Order: sequence, then structure tokens, then C-alpha cells
Amino acid sequence: MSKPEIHTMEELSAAIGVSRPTLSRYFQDPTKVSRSSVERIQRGLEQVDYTPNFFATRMNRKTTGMIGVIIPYLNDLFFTRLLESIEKAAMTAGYTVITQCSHSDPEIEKRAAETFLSMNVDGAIVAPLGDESDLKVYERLNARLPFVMMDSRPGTLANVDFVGTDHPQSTGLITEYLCRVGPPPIFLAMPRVNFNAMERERAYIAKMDELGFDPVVVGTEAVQPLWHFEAHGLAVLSDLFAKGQFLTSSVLCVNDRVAIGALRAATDHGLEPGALRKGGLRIAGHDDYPLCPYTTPTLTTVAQNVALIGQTAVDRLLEKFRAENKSENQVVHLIDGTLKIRQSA
Amino acid sequence: MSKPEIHTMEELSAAIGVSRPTLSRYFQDPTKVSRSSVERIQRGLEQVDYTPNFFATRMNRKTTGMIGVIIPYLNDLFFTRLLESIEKAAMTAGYTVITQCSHSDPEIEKRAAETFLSMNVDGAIVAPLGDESDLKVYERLNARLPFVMMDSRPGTLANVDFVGTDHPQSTGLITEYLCRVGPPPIFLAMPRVNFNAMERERAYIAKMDELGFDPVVVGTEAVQPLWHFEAHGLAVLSDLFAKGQFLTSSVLCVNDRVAIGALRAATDHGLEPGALRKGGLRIAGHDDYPLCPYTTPTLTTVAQNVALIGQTAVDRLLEKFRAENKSENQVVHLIDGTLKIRQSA
DNA sequence: CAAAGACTTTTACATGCGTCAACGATAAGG
DNA sequence: CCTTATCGTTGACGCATGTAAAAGTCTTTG
Repeated sequence: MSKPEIHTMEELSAAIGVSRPTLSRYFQDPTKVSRSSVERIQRGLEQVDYTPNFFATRMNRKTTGMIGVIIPYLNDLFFTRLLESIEKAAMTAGYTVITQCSHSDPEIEKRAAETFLSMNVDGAIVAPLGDESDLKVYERLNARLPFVMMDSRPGTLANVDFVGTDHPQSTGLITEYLCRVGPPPIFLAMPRVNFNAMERERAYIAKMDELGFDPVVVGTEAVQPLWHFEAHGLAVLSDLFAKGQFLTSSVLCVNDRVAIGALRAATDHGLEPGALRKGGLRIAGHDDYPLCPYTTPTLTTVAQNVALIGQTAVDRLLEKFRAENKSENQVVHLIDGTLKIRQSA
Repeated sequence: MSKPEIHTMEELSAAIGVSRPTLSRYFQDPTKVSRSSVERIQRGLEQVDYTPNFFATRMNRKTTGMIGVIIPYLNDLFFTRLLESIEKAAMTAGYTVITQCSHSDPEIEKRAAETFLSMNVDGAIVAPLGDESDLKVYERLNARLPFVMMDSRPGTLANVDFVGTDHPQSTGLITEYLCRVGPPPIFLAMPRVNFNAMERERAYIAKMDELGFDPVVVGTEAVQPLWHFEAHGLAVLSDLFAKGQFLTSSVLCVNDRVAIGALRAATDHGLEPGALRKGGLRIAGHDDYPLCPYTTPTLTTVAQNVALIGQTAVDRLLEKFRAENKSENQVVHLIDGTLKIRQSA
């Protein structure tokens, strides 16, 4: 960069002969400055290297143009897709997204929330960690900011906007499908610390009851670190196979990552899960993880509409920005899942 | 929140009877304030709800305590693992990580770099997009900040620190392995826009030459959107199978995601890739994607030491912080890959 | 040609906190 | 009890920009 560096608007204003406040207005919205000044400023900017200081601008503006997003895990393509759709929606609306990951640690989640408050973000979107989270963190955000909870939610939290999949619908859909085309499925669950995992488990049981079948739930004990979903599915199913159980049943997994582990367990035991093998083992998941079309066999699942969830969360936040403090009622968006029938069930 | 909210240090200082500068020093480092003041302040903080303003603190400090990180894709577990290791290393060192994703768009990558400059981050770590990136963006960052490039690098960029896998070593390792235990592999490449993809391709050719085999490279034409690696592997290999080629060869894929697509192609064509099938099709990848132990067959690959790469990148940045402007020479850390022998080859 | 009107620009103050130099208090030494 | 050294405290200024109100400027109208 051979261009001389200029660090403040003051210097810039001296360099190109336009007053500093005019420059300030130019950088916020060039149309608020007269045609002639715009040209003078633009000619000037070509000569030097200057960008307004991020902190100084944000500190004084009423609105920071920033949205804070917290997700629980990073190493999960479901959340990265969600994040991607949020970032794109926010970018389109002219907002900057600041992402923080809780890394499965409630303490980090709490710190991230405090950071957002101290940054005066315009709003926050949070996908909560689960049972171990401090609910006060969410209440605090909700009380002080436009706030939307996403993906999963604690049952006890009142008056918080929510956007996520309609799990009774989505899990009901695949449960019904599995029952229709083969033996009724058992449910390969997870330790009951994740709100969605619990919702899906309940939805499975409700649908089974409705259809007149006996629900069977396995895998609620933690045998692996919580976020190693594949390892969990593998361990639970391997264990059952070793005992000679469920070798020719249907298995509905709480999510696709668990299902991928389950597929491995099945293959390890010489089984080939698939819809075509009437009466044989079938395995299905939930989410439509991006790798589902590439597993062997390809994985039957229910797709969450990730793009719509992210977009809706941002849209709802934007609504709240406009509504200011006209205290509205709680808004809950439940989005339908879509059956993705592939080879595994 | 029944606690009264306090928005400025000024108010807080009035509320608990300690001068504002003392509070300022307390929040930066409590040991710089006398024992008695610390107690007064802590008692006061229990009564009210206050956090120092993020922007105001950052604007005035010489050092912002922030590290900017840019990664090219989000929907890739390799990068999320890298990000995770960076965040943990940075957190341990007391730094806050601000992450931006380029979403495969050089324009976004450029904006992210500008944002970091305007935020006065203490340093930046960038995993570049590839051939389409504007190299001036990296030069600009390197000239103005402690800067480390990570994962892959443009060949033409001089005097920039780098941390990444030693691809001649890692790719050489698996090429040699494949040649040793079976027929010499063809290389399932990618369009030549990704620096690492090119490095691995060259490393494969070099090793094949060294071993006296004829290198064969396929898949350099783009048939899918660039970042759909699995779809690329599937499409390229399916195409070749349809023409009756390479049905019983070995295939070294440029990375594991491509290999996962290749596995699917093989299975679709009734083939069962595996090391045990002497003379039959074998498929291997590169990276040790977290799902490799769960694919069918489990995927043989070379692991990149993600944790070490992330840690080293942060460490190097910290070194540069201390070194100030004592212009040191360029430092390049090349980290060995490790062979992960599984079922597929 | 003067006055009114519609914009622009500028003046002056505000934002929330870091930092230094001067100040004050406290404890050790005589 | 007074002096000196030490350490923590505070007043005053600085940081890079936003913003409301006052002061231009130029065009339009009577």
C-alpha cells in the first residue's frame, strides 16, 4: 500500500477539505451529502487509505447493525448450515453477524451472552445448549434485547420467541412411515439433556401410542462424551446387537449423526439395513444431514428446513427491531419437516 | 432482573463511592487496585447490573485482545475443527476470537479483512479461499497486522507466515502406502482453484514418479458447484465407471469428502471397496474427516493434525505480538500427516 | 432585488472509557 | 513526632466518531 495511511476522520477532513461531520454523514449514507461533496470525498478517498474505526462508529450510533448468534457446537453440519442461512439473511438485511460458539460449556454460553450485551448488539439469536444451560442467561437476553431462540428450547421458558422444527410433526411423519412399510421402530435416543432429543422422544412415543404400537426407547444413558453422536449410536446399537436384540427390527434414531453410528454398528454385525429387505433391519434418522445421500446405504430421514428456520429467525428479529418496545405477544414459528426416503428404511 | 441497571462507569463510581479511574483499573486487572477498594467494588457489583461497554474499552486500549479469523467455508468439518482448536488456544491465551466466513466469495473475504483492520484486531489468521482470492487482501493484512496464513497458501505470496500440513509428506505417505499394498492409485482431483488441491496433486505425481509408476489424474473439471466435494467425487467416479474405467484400481482422493462421494459411486456400481479385496477397487482420502470411522467401508486416509495446526497458528501470532516490529524472517510450519489405515484401502 | 424556503455544512457537545501526571495517604525510618 | 519513600487514587485530558441545533448557501418567489 503506497497510499498514505490516514487514521482519523479529522485527518481525512483536513486532507480533502471537507468538514469532519460531513464525512461522518457520508460514511453512513452518501445520499445525505450533496453531490459536489460526494465527488470531492470520493476523489480524496482514492488518494488515501482510510476506513472509519469500527468501535468509534458503533459506540455512538443508536443502532450497531450487529446481530449476535450463539450456537452450541461447531463440529456439526446442522448448525453450520443454520449459521450460514442466518448470515446470508442478515447480510441481505444489512446486518453484521457476530458468532459465538458455546463449545458445550454453559459458562462459555453465559460469557457470550454478556459479550453481546456489552457490545449493544441490536438483537440476538440463540440455539441453546440444553439442560445444563443457565436459563437466566436466556431470560436476561430476552429482557434486554430483541431476542429469538432457535432450534430447541427449554420447556419452562415463558414469553420467548422461538423458531424451529415442529418435532411432533416431523418425528410423527417418519414414525408413521416406518410403521406403515414395515415393523414398528424402536427409538434410539440420547441422554436426556438436549431439548430436541426429548421432544423427539416424546413425539415418537405419542405417535406409537396413536398407532397402537408399543414404544421402545433405548440409548438414554451416556456412554460417550455427549456431543459424539456417531459414537453414541454405534455404542448403543453394538451393545444391543451383542445381546442379540433388535437384529431385524426398525430403528428410528434421534438424529442423523446417531443414525450414521447405527449404520456402522449394523454393518459391523454383518447386517445390511435397507427398505428393500422386507422384515429386515431398517434405520432412519432425523435432520437430513448433508452426508445422508452418501452413506451406505443412503439414509432415510426427515429434513429440517434449515434455510427457512434461519431466515425466519432473522425476519422475526427484524420485526422486533421495528416494533421497538410495543410489547407484543410471544411468537412461535414451528416449521414442518419433510420425509426423505432413501435406501436405509 | 430486579437489580438496577447501571450503564456507565461514571454512574457506578457514584453509586459505590470509588473513583471512575479506579474502577477502570479494577476491570482491567483487579490486582492493580488496593485490597480494600477491591472489596468495596465487589460488594457494589453484587448490588447492581453492570458490564463495561465493549466498544469504549476496545477503542482506547492499545491492544484489543481480539484475533480475527477468516475461513473459506463453514459447512466443512475440517474447518470447524480447525476453528475450534484456534478458539480454544486463543481463549487459553486470553484472547477473543472474531470469526468471519468468506462463503466462497472473494468479495466477502475482502470485506472481512477490512472489518478486522477497522476493529484494530491484534492479529489475524486466515485460511484463504483459493485461486479467486484477491492476493492484495493478504498482503494488506500482512503489512498492517501480525498475520498468519493457515491451511493453504498461494504459491506466489512472499514473506507471509504459514502453518499447515506438509502435503508432499502426507500425500506421499498414502501414495506410497497404496502402491505398496496394491495397484498404484489414480488421483481423483478437484478443479485447480484450491491451493491445497494443487499441492496434493503435485505431491501425488512426484511420489508416483519417484516410485516408477505412471501418475493418472482425473476430475480436474468442475461438474458441480465447487464446494460440493462429495457430489464432485460421486460424479467423476460414476462417469468413469459408466465408461468401464478403473473398476478394479486404487483411487486416491484429494480429500475425504471427495472420497465419501467416491465410495458412494463405487457402491452404486456394485463394487465394495476395501483393502482386503486383493486386486480390487480401493479408495483412500485425505484429512481424516470426523466421519471416516463411520463410513461403509471405513475410510483409509491421512490425518491432518488439526489441533496442532490451530495451536501453532495461535502460538505464532502470540510470538509476533511480543516481537512487535522487530522484523523477523518468514516462519513456515509444515506439520506431518499420519496414516489412518481402515477398511477402504 | 429582497425575503422565504430548502438544503448543506458547521459548531459544539456527547459517548464511555483509557491513561498519565499530579495528588494524597500510609507506613517505615530517623 | 517528623521526614521520606511507596503505593494507590483522582483530576484532567484524550480517543475516534455520532448528532442536534445553529449557521450558512443557493435557489425560488413575490
